[in-house]
Amino acid sequence: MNNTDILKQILHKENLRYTQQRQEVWDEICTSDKHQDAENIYNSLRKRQINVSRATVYRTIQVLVKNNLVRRLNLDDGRSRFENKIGFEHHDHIVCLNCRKIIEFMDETIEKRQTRIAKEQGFEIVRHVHQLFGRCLDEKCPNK
Amino acid sequence: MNNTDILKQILHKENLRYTQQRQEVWDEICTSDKHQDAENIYNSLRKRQINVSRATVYRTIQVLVKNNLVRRLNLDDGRSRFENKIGFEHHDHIVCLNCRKIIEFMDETIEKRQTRIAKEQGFEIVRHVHQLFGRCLDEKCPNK
DNA sequence: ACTTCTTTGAGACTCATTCTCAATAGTAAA
DNA sequence: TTTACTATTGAGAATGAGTCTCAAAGAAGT
Repeated sequence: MNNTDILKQILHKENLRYTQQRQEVWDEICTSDKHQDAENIYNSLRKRQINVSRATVYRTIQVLVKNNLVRRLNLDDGRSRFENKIGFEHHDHIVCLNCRKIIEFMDETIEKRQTRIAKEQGFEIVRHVHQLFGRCLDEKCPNK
Repeated sequence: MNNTDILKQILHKENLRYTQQRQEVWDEICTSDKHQDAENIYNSLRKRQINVSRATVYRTIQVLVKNNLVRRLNLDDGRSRFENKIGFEHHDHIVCLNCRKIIEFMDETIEKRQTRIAKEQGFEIVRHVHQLFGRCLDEKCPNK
């Protein structure tokens, strides 16, 4: 099933209509660089002559997040970023505090341990946030 | 060294004056329930007839966070929460999505693995966020 | 007390996001 | 293939946590 069909399916499930704007927002998130914020998505669409309003971008993202097509990332800088979940394995993030470079990581041992820890405390995990903030050794990083 | 002396020390280090308002904000964070937001702290102080403005609460918290007396928590609900770090071991959080109950956890294995993973990717970790969101089994939880 | 510098409080401002509502556009039935 | 109904959209207003401004009040040294 391709991305358009997935979108149509969840819109149908939510009793929402399939519209050009919703398709365009979803396309932008699927094809653009990862970890874009709403303003970026809005600007990219406008640059491509696509008529869409900020309100529609935000409203569409909400639907996509609710239905697990998109993950919302909160990287402690005051705005949400979004990444396509379809066709990508679960992962968490390492963020450089200097150059904002974002690296993905995934560790099966950590995943299992956090599930067990939560269960021991009487919780069933629905989602988790695991972010490592630090400084990278990238030559282009303004990290002295 | 008691909490007042710690405050005086960091204010001195930062070339800031020791004032009643700063002491009161720090006191409130030390003695109140954990994980209060700024508005809560402000209201608690006002209720106790303590004259302090919202601006001063926010400004004081910034100094406390910068100097590691206080940790800022972002629990994805749009406002920061704060906890006293003095005299408490490092820990992360499990949050109930229904009743907002917050449990602390700490796992040495996870801590070590995340440090190693970051190092392998060329990062030196400065801080991390690890939060497990789920549903608790508490009887009082409105979790059906 | 005088001078200088810092802090405070009130409210204006910011900025991401959400809301409002009139106009527009899907959709299903006729 | 138009009608009738309902959902969606866009523009801009509203929201809300947090920050900034600036005049008045307060500390600290001389």
